[in-house]
Amino acid sequence: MAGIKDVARLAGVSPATASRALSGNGSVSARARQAVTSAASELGFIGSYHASSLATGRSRNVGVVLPYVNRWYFSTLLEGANAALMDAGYDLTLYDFQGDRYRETVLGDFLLRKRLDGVIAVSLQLNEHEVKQILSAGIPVVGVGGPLPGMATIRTDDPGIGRQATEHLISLGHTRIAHIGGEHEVGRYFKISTGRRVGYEEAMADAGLPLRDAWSLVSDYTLNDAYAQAKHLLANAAERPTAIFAASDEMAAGALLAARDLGLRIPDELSVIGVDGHEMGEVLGLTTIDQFARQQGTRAVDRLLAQLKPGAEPTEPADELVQTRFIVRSSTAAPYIRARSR
Amino acid sequence: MAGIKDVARLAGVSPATASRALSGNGSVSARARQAVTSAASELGFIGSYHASSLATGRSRNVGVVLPYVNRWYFSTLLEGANAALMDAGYDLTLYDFQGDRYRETVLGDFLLRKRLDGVIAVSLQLNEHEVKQILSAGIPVVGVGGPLPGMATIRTDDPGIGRQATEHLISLGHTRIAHIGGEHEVGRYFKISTGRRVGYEEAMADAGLPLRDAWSLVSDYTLNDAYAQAKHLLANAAERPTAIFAASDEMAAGALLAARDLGLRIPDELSVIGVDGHEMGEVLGLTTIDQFARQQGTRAVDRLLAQLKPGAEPTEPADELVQTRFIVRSSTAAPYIRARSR
DNA sequence: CTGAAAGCGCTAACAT
DNA sequence: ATGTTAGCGCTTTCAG
Repeated sequence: MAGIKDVARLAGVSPATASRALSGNGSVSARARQAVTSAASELGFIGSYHASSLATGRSRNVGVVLPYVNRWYFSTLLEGANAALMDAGYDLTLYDFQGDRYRETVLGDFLLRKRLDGVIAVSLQLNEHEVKQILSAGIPVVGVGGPLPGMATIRTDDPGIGRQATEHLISLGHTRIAHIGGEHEVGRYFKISTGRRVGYEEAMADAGLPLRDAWSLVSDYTLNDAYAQAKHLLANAAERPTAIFAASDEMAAGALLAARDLGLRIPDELSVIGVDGHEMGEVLGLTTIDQFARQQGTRAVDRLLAQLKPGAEPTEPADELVQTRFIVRSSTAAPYIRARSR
Repeated sequence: MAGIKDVARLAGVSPATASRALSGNGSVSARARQAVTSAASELGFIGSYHASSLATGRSRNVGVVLPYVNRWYFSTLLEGANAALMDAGYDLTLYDFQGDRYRETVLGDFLLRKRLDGVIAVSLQLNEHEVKQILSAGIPVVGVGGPLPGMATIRTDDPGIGRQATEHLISLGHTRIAHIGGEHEVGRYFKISTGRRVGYEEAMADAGLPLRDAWSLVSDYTLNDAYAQAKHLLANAAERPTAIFAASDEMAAGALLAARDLGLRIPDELSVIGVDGHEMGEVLGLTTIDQFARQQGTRAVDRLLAQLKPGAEPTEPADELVQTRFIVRSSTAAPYIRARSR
């Protein structure tokens, strides 16, 4: 393994100059730079990551913390973050809580080992102690989707999304509208968009429409669970809503499949709207609100790296809203019964 | 930031003893160990990752290289690998090629920085030069699903899977069987289970059944693309196959949705079988061959960590086949036409 | 069992 | 612009 000393010797300069030439920090004559780079490539020199991290205190490595890698929103956001980090020459260390299985481990042991320049925390709910612990460890953090007091965050306007989706259905003439969303309280762990449910409830109330307990479903955000819940919801013709607003596209897909299995025609007998912009929605004809998950990832990285730039500390930990886009497809339309009775 | 010297001082021992007590390497008196541990916790001491990595040459960090994080197989495998690594106290550095966008960057710059104890490479096709480069860097590698000559690998028996799926359809009485699978040649980058296509072709040939070019579809493994291809395939009633074997569940789902949109009844007018064990298959009633993606991830980690144990070098780089399980659901049955004509 | 001392490989003052 | 010198914080021979 060739070290920087070998490179320096071969180039006929000191290790310090070799380091400067290779890193671009400090000024080096063109001649020396040339000699160093060619010596380096001749020896196949690759700098030791740990040695340089130890010396500089920075590791060009950021951690991404999330609850489930294999769910669409998280893996798509992760892909975006990965791309932005690659482009900037950073490594990405992944911490997948797998629900809350590894939550304590990650927060306690891993995150604090001074090996990360920063952290992107997705849908993570921290208690006061944890916030204090991380802030006092001096690790820059950007939170996505989760409310992290005192930290920079980016998130969607969930009540706004819930309201927009619901109002879309109302404007089509629906009055019997159900919602499938996240849990009201997910312990102290993750806060998954109960904001969307709030928006739904507000829009219904504003329109003077009834909220029924039976139409307010709590799911774990998986397609399968939403399928089961929707099937139960839709089974009874008398109690059946004419529209469903699902808090994610995967759940909306579950509802769509349940409706199909019950022989209900979409959108005549049931309208369905989701949230995400999942590619699958194209094929399903799913009306949705795209939340640009990939861009959330790249944006989070951009903000984190901005914090890491030398002399960029004093920025206020701002809370940034990300853009969304309404995409109308064929899964939503005016309710059939109403059209008929006209 | 308390360092190990501070701990040592507080405990009234030397840094060397403190290090031994904390790491468990070398022998330390019970008294000293006690003094050190309590001093450490009193100071909230957390060892510096880079310093210890530099000194020991090991980083408790493994890299996972894969082509697409946000595809089911990869993210599920990743979840398994993450769990196994967490349990063993290792960090996971993620390298997502995003197709081949970051392939060169990762292989050239990132992997060789001596910061990883080992690498798990999923569906990665390396050329000779690259294999040599990595082996000579001395990084232990476990390959999953990709043929990596000279390296330890674990993979499914893809021709066997293709054969089993096809024979299932044949045994039900199908003779007009189409296949949707990966590309024949994906450049020098990834080799995605063309083995399944081989198994399909062999099974058809063995049964004396015709192979038609129009029934051998090449897809990019996404639901949307498979949907489009299946729709085209199924549009012409005269040329229509009675069964489709898709090389993944997501593609099978695409075929299912295409069939539905064409008004074809499943399984009467079309049987569909996939590969994966995707959760979505439960709701779709999809017959499939489960390849236990999550376990592939944990198994890969187990084998890699075994290589990393001190004094475990001399193991042959074995090629290990992983188990699969056939799951029959409602998407496959005897062809309708045949049943009628009996 | 314990301490002293010499690094791991690179970088950042500080001189020149 | 370049070289010299001191570390970064921990681990590990080597003595004792």
